Amino acid sequence: MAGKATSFDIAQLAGVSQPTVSRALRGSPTVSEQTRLRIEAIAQQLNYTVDKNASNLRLQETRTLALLFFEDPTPDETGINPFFLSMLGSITRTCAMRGYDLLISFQQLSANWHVDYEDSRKADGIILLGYGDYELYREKLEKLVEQETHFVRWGFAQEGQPGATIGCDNFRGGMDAARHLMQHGRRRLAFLGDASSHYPEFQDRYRGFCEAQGAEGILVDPALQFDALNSQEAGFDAASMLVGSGIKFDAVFAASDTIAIGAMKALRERGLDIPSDVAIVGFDDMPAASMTHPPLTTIQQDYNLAGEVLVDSLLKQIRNEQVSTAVLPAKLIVRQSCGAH
Amino acid sequence: MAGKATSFDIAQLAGVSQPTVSRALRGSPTVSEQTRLRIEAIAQQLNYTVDKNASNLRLQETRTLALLFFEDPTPDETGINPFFLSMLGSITRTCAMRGYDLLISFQQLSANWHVDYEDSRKADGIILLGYGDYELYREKLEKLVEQETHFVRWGFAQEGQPGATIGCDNFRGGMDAARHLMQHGRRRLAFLGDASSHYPEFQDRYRGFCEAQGAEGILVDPALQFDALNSQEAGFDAASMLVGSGIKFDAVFAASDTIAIGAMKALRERGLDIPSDVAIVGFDDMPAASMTHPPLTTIQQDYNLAGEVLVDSLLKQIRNEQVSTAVLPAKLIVRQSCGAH
DNA sequence: CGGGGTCATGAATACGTATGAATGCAGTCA
DNA sequence: TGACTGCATTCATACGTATTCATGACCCCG
Repeated sequence: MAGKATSFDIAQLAGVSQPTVSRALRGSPTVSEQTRLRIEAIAQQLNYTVDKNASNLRLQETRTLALLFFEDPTPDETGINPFFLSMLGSITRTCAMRGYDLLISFQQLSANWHVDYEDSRKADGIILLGYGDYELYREKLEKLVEQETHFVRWGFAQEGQPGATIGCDNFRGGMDAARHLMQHGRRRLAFLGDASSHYPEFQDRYRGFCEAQGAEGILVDPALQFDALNSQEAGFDAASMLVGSGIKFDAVFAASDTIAIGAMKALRERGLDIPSDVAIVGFDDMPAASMTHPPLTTIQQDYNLAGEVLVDSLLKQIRNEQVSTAVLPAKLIVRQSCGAH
Repeated sequence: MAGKATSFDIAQLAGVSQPTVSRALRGSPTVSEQTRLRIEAIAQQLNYTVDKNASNLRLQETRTLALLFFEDPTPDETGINPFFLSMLGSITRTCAMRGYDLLISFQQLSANWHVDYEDSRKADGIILLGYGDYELYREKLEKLVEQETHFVRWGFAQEGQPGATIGCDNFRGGMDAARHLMQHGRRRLAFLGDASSHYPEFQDRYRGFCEAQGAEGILVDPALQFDALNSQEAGFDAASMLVGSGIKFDAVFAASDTIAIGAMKALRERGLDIPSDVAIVGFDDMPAASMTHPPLTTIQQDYNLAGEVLVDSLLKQIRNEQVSTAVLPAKLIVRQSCGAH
């Protein structure tokens, strides 16, 4: 047999028409038990599988979701942010459980991704993943809404944003970090992380961090905030500047574990002990966090839950059910870098 | 306009026939400049994109690759092996650069994945990723070859295997690990890692490890090998048994970084210092390896290169070029856990 | 014995695109 | 003028599946 078997080939061998084959294999009750079994046997023997393209074309659905990954603003060539990578794993698994395929694609924020996926019927819906300045792609999101494309976004959730967004409670996470440090007697808390627009999540973490201190009557010193993009190098540099500035501090809250890891290295190289001289708390709970020395206290984003919620919200939308923006809890994971033990 | 725009809609607006639209948008030289521009303008205005299903059906190609992920034999629910996750990142990026989409799917080794992807024309070729006993799926690979499905596999490369396999030089990696330890005066080298069939790669690493010792006149003591699946817990347990057995040893070669990390924890809890009492070398160079304390000396598998080679071999195959099994170099990364510094 | 009903199947068609073959049209040259 | 050329476009069709509608066989009952 040249090429792949089609439903016509089966029909011919079974002595029936092609529609009967289609019906039989989809389990239509209008086809008799007897012929169904015969057709199924032949199909199996020919290694027949439904041609997805033809089927999708006919049915106008793909049972596929697209995951669009935005390149990190960090000009870091070593790969994808580990946190998102973990999330990707969980999304993949959830899709598998729900019977959907997952199409993955790597995108520049600036590219034309917003017209490409659902329109071209490669997927029934889109998941958007990645850091990035929201204003840079607000227009594209609005276009997606206008086109009635199904999509969910992971990230900073804000009132009035187009479409559904799932994010973690960055504000509360920031509060928890600051509170925890204060509970253990720290008073001069530094923040390492970009507070400008590259990472809206980071801003939110910083706001929570400040709020918690304010509640304790501490006036946050802006000189204790140092910009850092999301990389170990940036964390290292920011911590170096912090030490170099001569400002007094006894704790560091890093906007991500990646930054925290870089910062720990810098602090240690300057002869500071963690946690006795400086307590440190990160954010994300990426796999490497428990491997650092000392193990990193951090705010956990539950990527397994996040992946599930993203996929399920999207599927709801596809079924035309109402979907709302959701904020997932962030959880303090106490290890040793904060000096709590 | 109800629903998405089709080439017929454009044709009508432009006052031409549908085939002309198709040709114009594909850049056929038989369409006059003037009409092409007109058609392009209308297409843009309507947000038109080619329906991939229809197009694929017609062209019989998808410009999509499928990545099949095998569930790790480890009953570890926390997710996908970090090394493969890194590889996934690199494959995603390479596909993007080559203009292909990537379809990801999570599979049980035992499932019917071998008839599903290329046959159903969801993809032009398949990448197989994951540990696993080769014999468990040899039949399926043979079937793939028989069906003339394009595929590449990551893993242990062996003569006479069906299809193309890309792997890293596990044997040499094992040799290098043993040599390095011996060069620093260690003589009683233990191996932690399953030497049975779950991970053929591990076996190969163990063989190289033994070979190198043999070359130095050391007779390898089988009592120094302890089984461990690929998880931190297994590494912890194996190292505990090693210490508990009372056998003398001054170094550990772990079959993976994950195992090494678990083992380091166990060794330290038993009061052994790394590296002064026990030197340790891992395998993979996963992102967490440089974060451990002390930083883990390991054998690096270059996942960026690996992803590229996998994708490119597959694309070659799709273009009907000959593809051969390839072995990528493994590189010793010296940090501090081996006592070399 | 014929009308009505049930059941299994076949015929016709649509999904949207891409391409070989056919057509029409203008211009060229003998 | 008429055959020929080259070009731009249209016609017809195929890719493989799934569904609506039509058909025919069979049975039941009056």
